Amino acid sequence: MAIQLHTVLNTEQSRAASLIDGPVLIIAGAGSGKTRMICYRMAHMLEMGIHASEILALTFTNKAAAEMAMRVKDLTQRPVSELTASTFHAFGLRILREQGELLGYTHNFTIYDTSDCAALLKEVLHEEQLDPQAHDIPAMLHLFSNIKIGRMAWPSDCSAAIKAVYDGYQEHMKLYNAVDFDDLIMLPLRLFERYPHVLALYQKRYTHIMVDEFQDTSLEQYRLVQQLAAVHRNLCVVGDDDQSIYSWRGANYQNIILFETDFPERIEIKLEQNYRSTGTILQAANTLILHNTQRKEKALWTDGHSGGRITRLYPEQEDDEVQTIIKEIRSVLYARNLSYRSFCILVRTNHLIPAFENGCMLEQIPVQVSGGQSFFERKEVKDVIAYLRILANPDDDMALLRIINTPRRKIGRSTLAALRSIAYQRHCSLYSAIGLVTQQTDLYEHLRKEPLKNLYDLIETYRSALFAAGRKKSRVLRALMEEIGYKEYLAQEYPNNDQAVLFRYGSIQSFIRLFSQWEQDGDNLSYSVYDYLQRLSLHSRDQKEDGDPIDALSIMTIHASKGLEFDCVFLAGVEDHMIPHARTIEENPGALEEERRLFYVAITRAKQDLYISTCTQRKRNREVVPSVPSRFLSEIPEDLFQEPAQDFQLDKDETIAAFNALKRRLAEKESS
DNA sequence: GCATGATTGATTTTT
DNA sequence: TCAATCATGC
Repeated sequence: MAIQLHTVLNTEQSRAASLIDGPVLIIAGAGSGKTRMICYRMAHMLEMGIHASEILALTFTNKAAAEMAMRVKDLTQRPVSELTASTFHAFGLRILREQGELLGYTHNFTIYDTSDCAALLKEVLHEEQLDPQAHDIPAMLHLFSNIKIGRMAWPSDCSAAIKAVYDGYQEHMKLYNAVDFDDLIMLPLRLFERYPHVLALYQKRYTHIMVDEFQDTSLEQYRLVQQLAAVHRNLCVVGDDDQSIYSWRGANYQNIILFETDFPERIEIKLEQNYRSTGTILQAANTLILHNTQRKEKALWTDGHSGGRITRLYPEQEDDEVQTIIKEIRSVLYARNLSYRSFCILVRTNHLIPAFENGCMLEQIPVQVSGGQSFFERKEVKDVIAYLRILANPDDDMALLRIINTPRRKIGRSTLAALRSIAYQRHCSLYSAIGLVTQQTDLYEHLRKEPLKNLYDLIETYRSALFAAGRKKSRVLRALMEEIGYKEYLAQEYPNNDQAVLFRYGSIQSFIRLFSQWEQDGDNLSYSVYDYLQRLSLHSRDQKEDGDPIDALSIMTIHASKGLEFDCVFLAGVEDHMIPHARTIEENPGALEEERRLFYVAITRAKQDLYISTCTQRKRNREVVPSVPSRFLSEIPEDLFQEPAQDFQLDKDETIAAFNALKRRLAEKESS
């Protein structure tokens, strides 16, 4: 059955969805039904006879990509396994898997995440006789990233030593057969540049390309799609310059201008009608964003209600803020008969999250936290992953360093130093150095070879076992964890804390279970360890694996909330050093506009009610200092705000109403 | 030479 | 609050 676009979409949306040939630029404001439109557009393409394998849809997060594929499937009632809906990084990975050998990468390459890169950088600093503590590692990584991607030239005051560190870093990556996130974009670009036939292959394969969240693409990401679309010119980009919040990661909303130059025949469509929020919330968002100077003109409007005012809360301190917000959520929940999933607490920085998480746990409120420390970032989980990594790619030094003495196997500082210097001289990985040391009986006699040999044999044994295991690799991993006595190691690390030991070993078991589920999944045509590990490094910060929707209150950073919506949104910590973030604007005063966009994104997540909480004082570096409200609040008209109700006591009628609502909910639960 | 316990220092956002 | 580093003991 054909989809009648104009019956399900508004005029602009329908126009955007039906223009499938030629370049199209869609400026889509927050809550303008952008995702819906994109999905209809893809469904329309399929109906027009374009094959799913010819469509490439790129987005920013794995979650968004997965959702897109699912919605298209629902709309068309067809399988979408051949549709490519992925993040830029996952797409880059795919190209590299298919063609990376041309650049000298073997199929078992490892993807280094930020913490791996930081660890490597420290290693290289040591190697170059520099003190890692004297250097700002994240800042250096950021600089290296800019250099690598060609966004920046070396600053004139940059020492030769730093440049040597950069070279060392690059050399090590190649030696380990490892790539970082930048490489996932840059290496495909290099492939296209050096091997025009490879570019032609992909140009032919993907005849229709769409990019969502275009304002968050980097220059390099744009170049990637621009090249792919250069011949057929069927490129549709969708974005909102007001929601560009990733410039620190290279996002450049001026790509919109580049697109306009590269595709002068483009058609431009603006989606400004908002289907999400009340008039009050939109008015707040519109007036706030007007303070930014560089933007495409647009204003959100709604034909719905103006809704209630924005409530401001003034708790005294963090713990007070947690209590105040939880109390408010409870009372709104019962008064309005909502469920927890209608609520969201948004914060600027990750470290505010645990306080809310714990507070909710104590109050028995189910929570869903994204951001913060994820399952895959727990120490013990990283340890198992490191074991798996070293089996997959023994040259992965960062993985080896993680497990070389975990559990303790009497390989200490001086042995390690010796190994490092051998690896350095021989231009080989640490693992090769270990192999060398253990095999040369007459050399390196001052080293304690026994533990090294044991480790080397262990890895070799399990390596061959792993590759002989087919779809039963998780058993090999489980056996390995048992053989090395990881549980005993935990017991030793956390003496007289059995709970911690159980909890942490539980994580290990959960991880092995996840791995096992993945490899047994019949839909997985490729079930190699490399696939799993590479997937893991791109997905690790995502939501939990199983998608059963639980009714829980969401807690997350503003960045993580992009694209989501909630009935009631609580913005916590809206203070002048948090948002705008003091350190951010100190480093780069121009970032003020981005902080404002961030606040704009936060406000526009709310459908019905918006609460803004500002503590009067906050703990900073163990000292309690007074906090003042964010300057952005003064950019929103006063009359859109209301002060909180005098106290949170419900009056008699409200109490009865709440009680009845509760009864109703219980009855509903019973019957379902 | 390695393991262990004490001290210190540090916190923006994420693929 | 937690992790990485340092100094000391075995």
